[in-house]
Amino acid sequence: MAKKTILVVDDEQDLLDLIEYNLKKEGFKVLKAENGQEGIEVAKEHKPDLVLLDIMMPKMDGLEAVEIMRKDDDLKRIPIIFLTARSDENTEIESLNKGGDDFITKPISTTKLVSRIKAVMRRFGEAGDTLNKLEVHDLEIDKDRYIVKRGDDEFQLPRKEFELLFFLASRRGKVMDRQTLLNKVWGDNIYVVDRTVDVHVRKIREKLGDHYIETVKGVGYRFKE
Amino acid sequence: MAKKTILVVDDEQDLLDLIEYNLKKEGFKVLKAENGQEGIEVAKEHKPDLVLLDIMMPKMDGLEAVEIMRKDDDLKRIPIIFLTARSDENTEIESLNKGGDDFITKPISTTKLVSRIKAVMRRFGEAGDTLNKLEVHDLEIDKDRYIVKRGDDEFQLPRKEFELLFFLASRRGKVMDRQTLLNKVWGDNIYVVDRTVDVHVRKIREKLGDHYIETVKGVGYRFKE
DNA sequence: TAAGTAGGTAACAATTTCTTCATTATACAT
DNA sequence: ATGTATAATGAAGAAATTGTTACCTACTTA
Repeated sequence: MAKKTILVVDDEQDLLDLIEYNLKKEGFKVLKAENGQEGIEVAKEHKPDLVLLDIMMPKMDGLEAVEIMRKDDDLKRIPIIFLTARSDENTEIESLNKGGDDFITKPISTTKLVSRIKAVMRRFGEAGDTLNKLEVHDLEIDKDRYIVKRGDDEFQLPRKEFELLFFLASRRGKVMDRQTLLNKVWGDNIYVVDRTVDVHVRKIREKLGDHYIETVKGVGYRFKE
Repeated sequence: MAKKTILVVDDEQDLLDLIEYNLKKEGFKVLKAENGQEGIEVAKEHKPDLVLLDIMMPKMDGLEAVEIMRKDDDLKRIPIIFLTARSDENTEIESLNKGGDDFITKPISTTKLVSRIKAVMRRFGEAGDTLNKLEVHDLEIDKDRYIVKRGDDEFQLPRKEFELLFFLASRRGKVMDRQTLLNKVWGDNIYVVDRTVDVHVRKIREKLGDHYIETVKGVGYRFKE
């Protein structure tokens, strides 16, 4: 599965760095922001998979930020874990009612933080609004079944071909360069020659016809709009 | 759907009553127990659909109770949500690792409690564990009797083989990877090599023919649509 | 206790998939 | 139109994955 992105919002720079260090070590991608307002901007731009949100911050505090996020269609389904120094019951209840998904009091142990994050992600992940079925042109690309259908024909593509097709198709119209494709489909620390992508594209075309994936010379490939 | 039963295990009588009140209001049937040992007895007798389990309790604490439940064939697939007091960090981590399906820290808002319960149930419910008799293709897979029929032929598969077949068949078409199969069929914190799945698949194919379970290389297995 | 059953592991053979590389074709700029 | 960079193609070998068999252990039953 692709690397999960976590946005950490806290005004204490030191804590921010510490958390970043630990989360990266666990294989997460980390974004940072120093107050609620900035946090929301970053969230809007990058759509993280989870937000760690400090409650007490200058400019815009965590509770306000949540309220805004929960009203935003793009952000309202992102899970939020609160961080706070106060271990004060009222705040806790309040924050959970406002729509937080969990609550952690500082000081924070790394292990605890990570297990909480994983637990919350699992909770959301399985409720799942991950899109596993694409319908584009006359194709139906079903990731649950690892099958591509066109009318009554079914194509069983090998894994890499399927995943490449799925990735391109889920970003219809957008040109993806080879390196990006390798990173997203093959994985981040894999080393293969980027021409490998060409070969897989060719195989997909061989099976499905060459009118789905377009070549953009000098740039990469694109799934036809 | 029939009324779902929830077993609540906690040594604080007040909290027990409060939770009972709220869950009943939501239409659940509620069972109560005051310690782990009692909890397990009740669970064995009534097979609840979900267990809410306090971690700190006299006699037998929640962690012990889970370990026992996860080893009991009748109980190991019942979802468990832990209740923990905020103060106790270490047990929290431990509980996640022991294979709870969620955890909730006290105090918690009622709404949150109910929505978590529903979420976990949905997660497990989708599995179609309610249905005990599947008819797929020319097979009739009967979980009450652990027997597979095809026409007049009856096949008596060993337990694991049967459960694997049943699980795959109840998710017809969907590719399941080995790890998921192990988690769902063998149990959450069982340690076996994932290739074990292959061997069981082979045995099933040997008995029923190899046109039911399909291999998706690099991904997992799938029951033929 | 022996024999039988079930479940798990390990080894290696069989197969499929992936990657690379050399060659040929194509698009694009000048 | 021509040269150059880039992509398509074909084919071989490497790598990865699965199938298959044999064997081990634990447990049950005669």
